Amino acid sequence: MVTINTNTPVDEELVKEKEAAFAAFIQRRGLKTTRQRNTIISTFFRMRGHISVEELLVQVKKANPRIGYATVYRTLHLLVESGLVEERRFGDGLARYEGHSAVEHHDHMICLECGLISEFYNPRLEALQESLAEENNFEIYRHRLELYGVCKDKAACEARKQQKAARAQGA
Amino acid sequence: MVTINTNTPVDEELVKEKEAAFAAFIQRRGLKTTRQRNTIISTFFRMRGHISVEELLVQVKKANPRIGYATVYRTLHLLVESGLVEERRFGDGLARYEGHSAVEHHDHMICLECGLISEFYNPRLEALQESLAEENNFEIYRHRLELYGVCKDKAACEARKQQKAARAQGA
DNA sequence: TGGATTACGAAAACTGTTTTCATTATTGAA
DNA sequence: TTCAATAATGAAAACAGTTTTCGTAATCCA
Repeated sequence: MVTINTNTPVDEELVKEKEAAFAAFIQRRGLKTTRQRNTIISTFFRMRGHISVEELLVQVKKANPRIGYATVYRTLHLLVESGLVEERRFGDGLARYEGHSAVEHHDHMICLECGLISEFYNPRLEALQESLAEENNFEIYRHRLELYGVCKDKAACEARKQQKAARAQGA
Repeated sequence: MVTINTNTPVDEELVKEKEAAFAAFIQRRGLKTTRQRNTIISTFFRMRGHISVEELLVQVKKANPRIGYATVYRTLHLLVESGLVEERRFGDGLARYEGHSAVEHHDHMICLECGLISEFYNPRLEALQESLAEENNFEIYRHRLELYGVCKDKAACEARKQQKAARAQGA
């Protein structure tokens, strides 16, 4: 299994590339480059993990408090349309957006205690799915696999939980 | 792979069993048996597939037009709490409920053309997931796997699509 | 630099779901 | 049975997350 490390610092090179790709998309579509969109995407691409609109808005407001959530929503839709970002839903009712990923496709493990979302990729799993689809006369475009459970490392899990509670307190 | 057949008629015996199980649950909880709840659950258990609140309400209203959606929502929650029904979300924003299933756990294949939702189960897939979780020091409580794509049998797929369109027209 | 066009922000609208509240039904005990 | 006590109902309001509207402001190309 490939477990995807999400604790390394964000690669500035890659961010710049993504920003350029988005700028190209905007141009191709005949849309306009705006200060707000730039703020939103550069904030987004420098954040890690599975980001909710709320979380993004908080960061964006630090750079420019006048930016409203309508613009954040609109920009996220554009990011999704551009193919640079994926929208995901993990059943808590809110959309989460994901931009940086070491590998293209991956699945998720979600800890129900501390909320940690780990990414992983396994070719055997992919192959097995393909063969099942084949058997069923079905052609897969995409799939979603989520494992819900708990971390076995209780100490680390508890620490994350505390940290999360503290952050919620502060907000 | 086990592909689960969802075209066989609903087994009356099984429905009666589920109704009895729900009645027992109601009693155990100290809740009351009502005409509305009986209508809703017996309608639900006689429907097949992955039923949305809307779809259920339509059927329920045929038996008793005075039943409102608040009661349908409330009853579905009770069904979920009783363990007789599972709630699922396939990303179109609405909850779907599933009561009858030949096997306990199963995964889904969803056709993006005709909307067909097929259920399947494969022990190798389950085992592989367990081993991946093990590797990652994670304990799985439950999981969700959904394959999105299209039916390879274009004729059957198209027929279902037509049928669906006709039904939407009629409603 | 002008003028067409697109984007913005605030607020209203929307969707699916949950809650409230006054009224009605069910229940177990007398 | 009848009587409270309690739970359930239905209509409407509230709710959360998201999308749309609308008047104003910014962008961009000629």
